[in-house]
Amino acid sequence: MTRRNQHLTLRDVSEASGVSEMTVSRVLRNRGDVSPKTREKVLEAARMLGYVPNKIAGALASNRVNLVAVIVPSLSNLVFPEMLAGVSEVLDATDLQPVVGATNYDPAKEEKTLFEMLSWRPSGVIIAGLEHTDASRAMLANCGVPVIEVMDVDGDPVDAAVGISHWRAGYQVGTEIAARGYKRVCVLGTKMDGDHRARKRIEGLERALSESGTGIVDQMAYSGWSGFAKGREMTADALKRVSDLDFLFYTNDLTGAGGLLYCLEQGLDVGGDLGLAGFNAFSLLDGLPRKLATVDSRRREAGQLAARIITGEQTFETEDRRIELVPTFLPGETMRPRSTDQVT
Amino acid sequence: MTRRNQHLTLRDVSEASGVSEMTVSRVLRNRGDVSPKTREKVLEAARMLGYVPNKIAGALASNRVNLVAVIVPSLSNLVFPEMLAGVSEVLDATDLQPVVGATNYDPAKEEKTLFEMLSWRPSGVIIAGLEHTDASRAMLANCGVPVIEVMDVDGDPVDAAVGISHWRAGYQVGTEIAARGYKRVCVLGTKMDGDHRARKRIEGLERALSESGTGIVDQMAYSGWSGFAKGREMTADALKRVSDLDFLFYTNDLTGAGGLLYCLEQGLDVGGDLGLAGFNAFSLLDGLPRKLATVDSRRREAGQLAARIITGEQTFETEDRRIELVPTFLPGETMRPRSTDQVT
DNA sequence: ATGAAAGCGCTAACAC
DNA sequence: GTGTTAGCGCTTTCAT
Repeated sequence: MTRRNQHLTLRDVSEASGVSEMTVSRVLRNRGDVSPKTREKVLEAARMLGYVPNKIAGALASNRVNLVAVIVPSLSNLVFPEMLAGVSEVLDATDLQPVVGATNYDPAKEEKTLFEMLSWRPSGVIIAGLEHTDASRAMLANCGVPVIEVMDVDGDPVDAAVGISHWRAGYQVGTEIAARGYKRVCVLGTKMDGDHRARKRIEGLERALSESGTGIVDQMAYSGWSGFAKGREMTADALKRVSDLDFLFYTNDLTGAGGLLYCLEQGLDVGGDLGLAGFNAFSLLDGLPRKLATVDSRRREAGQLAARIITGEQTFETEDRRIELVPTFLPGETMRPRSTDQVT
Repeated sequence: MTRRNQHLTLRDVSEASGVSEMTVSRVLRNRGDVSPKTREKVLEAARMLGYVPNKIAGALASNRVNLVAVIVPSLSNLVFPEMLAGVSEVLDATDLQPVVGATNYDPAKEEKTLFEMLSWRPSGVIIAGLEHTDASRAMLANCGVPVIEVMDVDGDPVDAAVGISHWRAGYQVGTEIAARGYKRVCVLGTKMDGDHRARKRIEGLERALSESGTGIVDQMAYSGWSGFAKGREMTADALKRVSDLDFLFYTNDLTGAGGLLYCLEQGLDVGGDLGLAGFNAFSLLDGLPRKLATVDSRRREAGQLAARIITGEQTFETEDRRIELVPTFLPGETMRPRSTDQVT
């Protein structure tokens, strides 16, 4: 019981191999010149003992941390794991490691998580969205490492931003709806203060519709979990409450899919008199009875680019450190053809 | 330019507040008695300066790290975020923080991730599954903190395990299938060496069926992404390749849902002559045209309990540090009633 | 190619 | 209630 804790230290490896701590350190980090012989001895000793280096001490001494903080509202909404997959893909080729924190769409929790993560002095921060508390923005501005706000570019980034414009994505959907002659549009979203991206989509949609002389006829927001069931409920309610609706826009593919299933069961003319569209283009939904109109929000690419900014592979030439990705509108089979495409 | 890096230190706060570093440290950690006056001064100074403590130094000095390593195969398969949600729920009430790593179902990557995470000296490890490389097991056995293997109990845990028995879950489904008079069962899974839980479910199913005098007639495994489309394809193939199938077991609800949609479109007698079942009970799928038979794998509870073992709220009385959760079989509407329930 | 000494920013332990 | 001292396990720097 002479040891303060149960972990092995460099010193143990040093003693076991008969090589100085310093040289052991060099071997274990592949730094500096070490003779193959010494190298072998050290590696053997480390392996035998089961030595696991103490990154805490290493980080303190070297002032270098190979962690990248990634902060997202939720892991249960697939868009975030998908963005994360993009981040991992890129970081896997480096010695950087993502560390994920979830905020439950709560700005206060975001602030806390951010503080917590920054106190580990990560080499970069990737954070979803552009809306943060003042304190969070201050921390991000002063943390001294690259900060990439992802999945949205509608606003002023603290440092850099990568993602689509949800406002413009909504606007585009609105344009497509109008171009196809739909007049009475209902928006079905989930009630979630923290979901700024959904709000921006709706605002863009509204603008496009009003520019084309129509507007949003009704809007419903339900709280709780997004899923098929919620989509069904909302759809049934909407169709009952408002007469003559001819288009339903769901802020999310999952509720959209539920609505689609409901409308098909009701025998409604989906893709004809009644149009439907969701958002996000979840590939797991490929294979619905009818392909739902949607928009690919390019979250994986956003994650990749954010990671590349941190690794330095991606740079900016201008003052404006934003990369706006272009969302792809996918009409699927739930909207009638554009009027100009129609045969007369 | 006298400072080595751009971060503020305790010393800066100490100087700004005219209080010793030690007392500043006490205030910032709420430890020991500090007069309200001093306390206020320190907090004010820290806030003004925007001080973010350096946990690296703190952890090194105190030999305490408030991180819990959570290692999962993937974040894109919803079962893992759901388990994680259970972990977070419990840890949120403490000062512990989950740190998530994904392995892509690759034992070598798992080993690497584990090594990386252990080198940060976390206060506990939660890791999915009981199958690991020898080196991983050795690291887990020697890391000196609680190790909880979650979402499976079919095997020998290094330290503790929480989850359902996938073998028994499969066995139960098999029993239900047999009890309902289905005779020609096909299993549709995804080809994934690392998915031991799916394998165990199939083995349990097979046993139950063979005990009831039948067996698995055919088995298909497709690689790639689980989703509706995959379920459709596999289902179409299976029904074409093998004649007289009367039951399809999907190792996963998503492919199951795709299969369900396909079968309904084909006008097959789903829930009657043709039975279907998935696995996991994803609530986002509530609202399919017909409720798919499935099994709740209780991953959220597994996460909660694992976290409670680490916090010390959950303890064991016996030698066997395993908690076996009981999966709930949900017959849904895609299996005919048990023969004994049938009206004659 | 290898080693010795200093110190990273904080906290434990002890003094006052 | 507050301050002082030593040192956590590594890496940096400089010497050899």
